[in-house]
Amino acid sequence: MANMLDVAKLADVSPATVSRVLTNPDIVSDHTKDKVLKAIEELNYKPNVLARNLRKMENKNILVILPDITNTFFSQVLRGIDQVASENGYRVLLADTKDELDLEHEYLTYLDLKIADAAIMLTSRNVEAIEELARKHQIVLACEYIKDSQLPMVSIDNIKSAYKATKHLIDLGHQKIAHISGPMDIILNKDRFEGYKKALLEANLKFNRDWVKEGEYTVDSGYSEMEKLLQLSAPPTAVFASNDEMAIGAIKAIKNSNMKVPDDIAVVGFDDIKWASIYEPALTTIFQPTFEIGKKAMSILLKLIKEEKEDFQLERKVYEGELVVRKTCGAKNNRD
Amino acid sequence: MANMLDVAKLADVSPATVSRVLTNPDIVSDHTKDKVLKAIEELNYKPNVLARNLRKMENKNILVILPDITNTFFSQVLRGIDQVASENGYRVLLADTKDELDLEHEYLTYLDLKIADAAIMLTSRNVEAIEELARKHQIVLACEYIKDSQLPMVSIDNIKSAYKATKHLIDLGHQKIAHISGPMDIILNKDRFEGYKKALLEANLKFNRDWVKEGEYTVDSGYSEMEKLLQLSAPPTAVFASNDEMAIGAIKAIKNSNMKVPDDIAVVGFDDIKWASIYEPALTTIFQPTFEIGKKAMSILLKLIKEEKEDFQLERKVYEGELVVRKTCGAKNNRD
DNA sequence: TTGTAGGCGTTATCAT
DNA sequence: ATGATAACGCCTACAA
Repeated sequence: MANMLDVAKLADVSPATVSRVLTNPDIVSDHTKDKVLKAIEELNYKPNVLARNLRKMENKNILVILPDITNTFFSQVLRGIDQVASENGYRVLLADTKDELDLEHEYLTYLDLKIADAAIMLTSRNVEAIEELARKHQIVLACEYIKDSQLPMVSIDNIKSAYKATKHLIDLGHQKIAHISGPMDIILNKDRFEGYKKALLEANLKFNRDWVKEGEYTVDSGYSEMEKLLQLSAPPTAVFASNDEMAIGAIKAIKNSNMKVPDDIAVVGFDDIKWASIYEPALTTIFQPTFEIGKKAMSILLKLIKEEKEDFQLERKVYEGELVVRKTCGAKNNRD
Repeated sequence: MANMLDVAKLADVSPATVSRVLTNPDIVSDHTKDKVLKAIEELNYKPNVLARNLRKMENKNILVILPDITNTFFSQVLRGIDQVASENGYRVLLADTKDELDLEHEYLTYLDLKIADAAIMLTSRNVEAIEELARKHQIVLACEYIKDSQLPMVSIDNIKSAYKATKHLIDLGHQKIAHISGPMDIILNKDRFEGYKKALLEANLKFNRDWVKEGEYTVDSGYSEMEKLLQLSAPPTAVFASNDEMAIGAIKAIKNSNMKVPDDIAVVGFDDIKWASIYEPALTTIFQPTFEIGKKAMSILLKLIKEEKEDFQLERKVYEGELVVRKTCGAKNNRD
């Protein structure tokens, strides 16, 4: 395969000029540019990105570390990242941790190895490792974040959103509201739990520890946690689940007990994944602007890369989660 | 950041030896190895992959071109690819075409530019471009394939699978079976249509052009095509859809017409995506071994990379699609 | 506007 | 078993 020197010879110019035609055409005279372009064409020359990478000490790859590529929630974020990345000549290097801590750790080493120029983390469990790395590399956290950290971050206000979800149930007249949380080692779920409690407190409803169950983000876990809730001597009349999968699992458990949603028990989810509106009954849930989050995360990352700036405290964006009312919540009359 | 020369100096050896310790430790004596390792440790040296890439003229990136990252069907394939890739020191460079032909084309240029070493195509519309590229690069087609092409390929037998799906409906007593196809410019959908016709023919059922509608793979398109089917003077009693999304859209349309699935109309989907079993009624569909397909595609690609072989005609694998019977098909009594 | 030349950090070849 | 040296192909001062 022809290289730059071959092109230079054929066009009777120096390699430097060929390089200029490729990366900075404006500073080359039209005449030489034509010659070079012709030679490029004739030799079917393609620049060798590997060489360019070494020379420029960058490879335009953005590492995106995410916990589960199977989750459509993340694929929307990915789309947002990808869009802004492409527009700016960057590419996405996919790193699916499958929720394995070790993998997250391994992917993180890509930065030092220069396998990627910078990273967006959609999961962030290795807190110390990330903070350490962020001193030398550009890293943006999205969706998930690190408590008490000043790292650049994009997410929604989980506390407030969970509050909204719970408040919605309270406004509908529910007094016995359960919560199926996600794994509590993830800060998001702590926040959502907190928002739930806050709404309860504000409405002077008693907080019942029995009504809080910890699930694993899956339909199955939503199902089994709901089953436990139903077996309580005083079962709840409404449930707020920390994600849509678990909410749907809960609905299935309710149906399976010959009860109806929303007539007997109301359910609210979280995330508004694609299938939340397709499932029947269509799920009332909290919409996260996933595409926007992805775009914003990548935009911030670009800014960091360009400016090499240290004071990224300001590079944070918190969106509002929006309550999307569909069919899984009904009014509760006060008979019981 | 320290480089190999720094390490060499500190350890008092040549750079070549440091390189050997890193890539071929066995041929270095224990004593020198220790020295080098200690120096690496002390300097916190990390090899520069950019330099290695140039020198070896490869970057261990596998380009995976897929039509829609939002589709969980593909994310399972991705997982399979990723697993085998990781095990062999390769990484996945994600290329989501969003079904845009231009983007597919652009991503394909990555091969010549050496942005990726080889590619797996989960979509293949640019037929000539791909065949052309495959002469110089290693490319494996997965799921989708190219008609009359000898390129390495992994997929299921779509004709046979569609035949199975349709046959299932016939065996249940259905005689008026409609088909909602996917976009007909995709060979998969032609195949599935063919399997459908074959089953009809074999059972001496008449093929009715009015009962075949072309959808766009989405829930919404399944819904609207089904609505058209329901408005027919002689509506079908069963529908075979070319993917699960459309099947679910069809079910929604049926429900919306105050009819029941499977009592009034039976539905079969295709793919067995995650949500096929979660949706209610749980969808009867064709299971594709997506994870296996991904693994196999990557395995074949590795073989091609290693052997640089030309005769990849043999590198093809066709899996069986499996009918998964759930709740959307019922027996049709012969009253009507 | 264009050319010259050095070097990015590694690995492979050839000696020793 | 180890060292010296020459690439890999490109970009970018600096010089002309």
